[in-house]
Amino acid sequence: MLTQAAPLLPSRCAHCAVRDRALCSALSDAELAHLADAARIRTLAPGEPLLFAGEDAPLCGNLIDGALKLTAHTATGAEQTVALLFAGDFVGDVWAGTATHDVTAIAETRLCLFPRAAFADAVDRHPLMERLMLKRTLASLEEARARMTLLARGSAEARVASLLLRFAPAGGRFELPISRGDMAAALGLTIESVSRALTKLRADGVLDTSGRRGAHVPNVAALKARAVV
Amino acid sequence: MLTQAAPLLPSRCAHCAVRDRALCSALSDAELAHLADAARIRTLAPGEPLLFAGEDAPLCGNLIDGALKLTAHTATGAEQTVALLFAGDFVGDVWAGTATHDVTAIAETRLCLFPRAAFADAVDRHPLMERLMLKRTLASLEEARARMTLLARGSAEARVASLLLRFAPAGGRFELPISRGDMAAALGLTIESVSRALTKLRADGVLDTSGRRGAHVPNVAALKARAVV
DNA sequence: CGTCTCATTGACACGAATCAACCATTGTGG
DNA sequence: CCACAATGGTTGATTCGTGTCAATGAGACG
Repeated sequence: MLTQAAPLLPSRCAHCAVRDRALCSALSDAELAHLADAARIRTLAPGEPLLFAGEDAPLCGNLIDGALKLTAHTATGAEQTVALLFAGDFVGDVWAGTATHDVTAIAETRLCLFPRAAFADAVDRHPLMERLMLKRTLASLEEARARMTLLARGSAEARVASLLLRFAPAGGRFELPISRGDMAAALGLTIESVSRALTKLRADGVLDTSGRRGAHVPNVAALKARAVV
Repeated sequence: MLTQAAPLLPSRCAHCAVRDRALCSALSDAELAHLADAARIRTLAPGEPLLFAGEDAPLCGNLIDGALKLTAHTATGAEQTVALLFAGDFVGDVWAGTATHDVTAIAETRLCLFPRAAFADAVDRHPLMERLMLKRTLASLEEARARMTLLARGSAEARVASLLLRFAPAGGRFELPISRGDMAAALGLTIESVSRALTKLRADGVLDTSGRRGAHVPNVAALKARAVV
């Protein structure tokens, strides 16, 4: 058997925080080394856009840390967030030519980006990666459908409680990663309604807030009870 | 080269109305013949359930004709339809052990069902089929996200108009496949709100209705204008 | 310290849910 | 064949929640 020198895995991959969570986790070190040639790390500041809906989207990739929002715009100009992405999530359209949504950072965010063609090639060559992508997409679909129910039926309070649980599933003290306006856009509410819902949760002892971003959930169960539709 | 007698494609596959639209379209006749051994045709009456959320779901398959709804139930007992499936659509969870939603026929419906394991096996063996499944799932995800915006922001009239467009994308005369109650469940509204929205569309000349199920859209453009959020 | 942005609070309007009555269609048994 | 319930749909009156408009308050930053 002819041994071939395996390309060396770059250290940025070996030490990558999401090596075992992103789509790359379906690849062996040797396989990843090949794809890694095409990768480029990019950092986004909060509010900085990555892609615009309708424009050509030559890139896709994995979220290393931070958070992104995918947004659509209604005919009346209102912004609706259709998904939030966090560390390990995949962003971009591998086969579609143009981006289907605006993609914007909502926190200091690091991404590992690939040219679409390079990533499509990797998916073609690695069935395990394609399978993982399929399962992730199915999970995203489930999540979208759950959110659909929340948005179609849930009260303002339930929507806000549900979002808080996404930020701090275990409760305790944490930072709100996004502004009231972003929360409103994600929940299909107005800033005022979000603010009132937070005030009510605070009044009911389910939530503590300090300043704009500080938050504390003393009792997760109570918050979960508020999140039910 | 050793030729091997290809299994014969059953005529129910050769003449299948969705042979070129369902996931099977990724398979050659010979490949399909193998999978077809495991297939079983089943007919559902309107209102008849196929799967229940949380229960073991040993089946999956393709919709030949008719229509299914996928529904979730809120804690308060309200039903929310999260997806409508039509001819050619795939139903069921290939890898998940239990159904994630209730699946119910909303019209006389024919299905081509497979044991989950048999279908999973076919996906394993046929990369083209897996790729098609991935692309379909991505499309479903887009659809779910679009619906999310509609449900989060759209008025009752916009929601109803949007649903009518799904039933008759080109306008003209057609039959409403589902009851007011089903429409309400799909749109996150009450029956009364659906009825009032239909009445308003009728009053505005965008829609004609006759009896419970008869409908006529004389001007699609006008209806589309009402469907915008 | 002043200004700018973001968040909160209040007053009011509007739209959908709710509660309730009525109407239309379908189906059943006398 | 008709009387009569049963089901599904429409319409009306009212309530409740969220949007809207407007004013005020609180941090962040120069």
